[in-house]
Amino acid sequence: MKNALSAFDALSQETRLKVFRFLVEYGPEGVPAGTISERLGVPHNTLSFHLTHMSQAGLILSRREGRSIIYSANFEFFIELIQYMIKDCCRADMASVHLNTEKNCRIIELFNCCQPVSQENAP
Amino acid sequence: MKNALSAFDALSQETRLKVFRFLVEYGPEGVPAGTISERLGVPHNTLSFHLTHMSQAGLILSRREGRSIIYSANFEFFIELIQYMIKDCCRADMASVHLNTEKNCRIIELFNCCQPVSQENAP
DNA sequence: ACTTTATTTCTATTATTCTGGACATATGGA
DNA sequence: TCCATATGTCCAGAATAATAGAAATAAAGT
Repeated sequence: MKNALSAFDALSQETRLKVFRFLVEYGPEGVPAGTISERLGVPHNTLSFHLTHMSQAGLILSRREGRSIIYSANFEFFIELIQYMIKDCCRADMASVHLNTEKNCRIIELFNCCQPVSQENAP
Repeated sequence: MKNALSAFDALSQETRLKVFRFLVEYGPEGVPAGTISERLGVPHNTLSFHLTHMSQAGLILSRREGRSIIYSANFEFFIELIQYMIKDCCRADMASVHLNTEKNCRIIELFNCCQPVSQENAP
């Protein structure tokens, strides 16, 4: 739960969510801090603060390459966050996760999506 | 994105995440505010602050029943949040969502889960 | 060794969020 | 109408988070 809390915290701030979505675009190769700063118009020191925050939460990864530091989205972690949400924050009759080793993927089923179940009292 | 931000914000605080998980247990029928307060050991006014926060984010629903106010997890909203994460915060080669109208559910596939792709530099 | 570029750390200030006491409102029963 | 119960609102203090200027580090070229 600690992990989930800090992940949600990392995603709950506008600049950080934008950074994460930006990193997702770039995929596993990642992008240097300077490019993020420039493209999103966030001062380099402010950005550094947020990148550290996101790194500590596990949401992003970094590596040095020359004088640049390359940041990338941590897809594994993000997918595990989604899995946590399904397993610990949903119900068996609403959602289920199972592994398909042949396709090498997790399959999540979210039930009753097409005809939403009204939870309000009827008018 | 505004919705996602406030949803993550609602889930990023320990008391609120606990409340949400507690509400999930009780399912769509929900549970009165007093019971949450008592079971989680949170003073009623502090709890009220967090419940308002979560309601405004759309994460939970409420209805009056006698003198109690019954809160319940908003499963529809939560599932849409998960869908947003997949569609807007992941990549087509990492995850995909499709509808299955026969089974009346959404199916999400998360790829490369069994043999995680290392994004760190090799030691 | 010096300079430039890329990024982080330090620091102080400002802004936001959390908390719980005291008070207010709403409902149902005597 | 008065009382008890259930919950929400107001408020002020405490805690935490965000911002950006200035200084520090790290790498690469000259």
